[in-house]
Amino acid sequence: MAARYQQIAQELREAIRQGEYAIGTLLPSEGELAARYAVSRGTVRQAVAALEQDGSVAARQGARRVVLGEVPTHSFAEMQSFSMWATSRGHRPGADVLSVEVGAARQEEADRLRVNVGEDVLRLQRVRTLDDEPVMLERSFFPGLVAEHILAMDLTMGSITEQLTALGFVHAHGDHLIDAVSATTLEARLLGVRRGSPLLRQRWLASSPTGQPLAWSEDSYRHDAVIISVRNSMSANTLARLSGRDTTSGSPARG
Amino acid sequence: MAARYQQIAQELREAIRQGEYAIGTLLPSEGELAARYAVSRGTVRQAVAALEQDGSVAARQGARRVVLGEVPTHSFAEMQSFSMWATSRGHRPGADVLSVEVGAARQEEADRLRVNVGEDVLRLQRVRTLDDEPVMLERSFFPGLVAEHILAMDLTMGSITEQLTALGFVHAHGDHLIDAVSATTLEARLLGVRRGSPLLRQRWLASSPTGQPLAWSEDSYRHDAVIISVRNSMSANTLARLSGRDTTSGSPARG
DNA sequence: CAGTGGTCTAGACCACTCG
DNA sequence: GAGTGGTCTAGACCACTGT
Repeated sequence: MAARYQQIAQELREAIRQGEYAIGTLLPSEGELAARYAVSRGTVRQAVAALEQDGSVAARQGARRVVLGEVPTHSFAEMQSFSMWATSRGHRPGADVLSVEVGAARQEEADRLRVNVGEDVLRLQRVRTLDDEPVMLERSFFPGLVAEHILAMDLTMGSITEQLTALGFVHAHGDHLIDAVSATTLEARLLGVRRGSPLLRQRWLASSPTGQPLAWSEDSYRHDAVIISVRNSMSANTLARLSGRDTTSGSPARG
Repeated sequence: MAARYQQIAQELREAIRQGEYAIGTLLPSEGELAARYAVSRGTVRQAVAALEQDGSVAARQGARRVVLGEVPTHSFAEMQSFSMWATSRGHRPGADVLSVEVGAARQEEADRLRVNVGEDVLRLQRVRTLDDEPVMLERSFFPGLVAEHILAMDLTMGSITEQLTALGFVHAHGDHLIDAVSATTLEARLLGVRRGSPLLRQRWLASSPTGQPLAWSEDSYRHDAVIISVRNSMSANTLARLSGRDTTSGSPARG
């Protein structure tokens, strides 16, 4: 089913996990791997490129690749969906709907979702829970394109992202802005924390394979509920540090 | 100097920035680009792969690539160094040294920096300023390997990262843990905010091309000073959401 | 210096999108 | 069905690492 290079990449990941290639040791050369798997060197390079992307091996021209270590695998879908994330970690996700409405897009919503001002957008506010404990306040905005489908869903459980995917609206890209904010009186009450308590805010735009925005959301987490992990490297950096004053009300990369 | 595919990638980025390829439109096919630049299709694929990595174009099998938009370019070095970041944004970076000491590694430090308990580590605490205004509190830890070099530096200005690089200690990988915390009384005083005020905390490990840890740092930013931006996609995800209680005192991916 | 990864070529076939 | 991107091959040369 999967491509040969993906199979090889998976076998190498497994071998690292099993300790067959210990941390700090060298991977076999491309030539050796090509012979072992009976593929061309190009295919081997595709496989090891995937591991470099993961961050589990490092390459330097002229020297064999170094095994950096096993990397906790998080699927893209898990990052986009609170429900899938919670479930995969053994928790029971839930949602209390605070409000849901369809209305005319305001300027900022239009910018984010790349629709025209005045077109229909769906606004949804929910308190998200883990094992019935409130941990996150979610303010989501959807373009008219997907609004009717969402209105037909049970919003108190299950993943909107997952259900949209089943309908053919695949989430392929994500842009995230992460900062810290103070809980307002309302937010504090909904999350069961004190007013002014720190919240980790993650504002993100999800888009389809063609770049069409599918959802914009502002998620404010209780500071003790979540930590965000990011890996980067010289050859693959998608991480940036923005000035607070410049961009607090600005747009994300593709907003 | 640079590889041909990198030159082509740069020209394509420039063309997108100039609006030659508008957002939402299609990129020329690989064949057309190969003819235009007089290179093989393989080289074109390396070039457009770089743009996909940036997140500025999206690929789907069977259809031409879609232009997603111009992406703000942040070098890896800019992410690793407060000084370089500040300078590139037109601000004047500074540092007040609170303490600097060499001591025997405790368990947690040893785990992070991959040294043995009891070996020398360098501990450094600084208040980082932007145009003389305090914005970040930094607690850094360095392995003995680089300690003597750092002790010889002027720690009130300039970039440790940059100076280490000049000495051959290249920062090639980064692991970041991002969360929100409350300012303690001390932190509040040093940063000029109220006690309990939200801080955006970024804990990160930098390692060399061979995976050798070079620095571990806990950086706590005034919440109004910084926003972190991350992009990910189905094909390239380095972003994860961790449970707060599980990992508050835990290690990063390769810690 | 030998070994290894980085780049590039030319050609082939398959899987998918779209009119 | 034509066009396009995804995969794979076989071979070549260069740049760099390590001894």
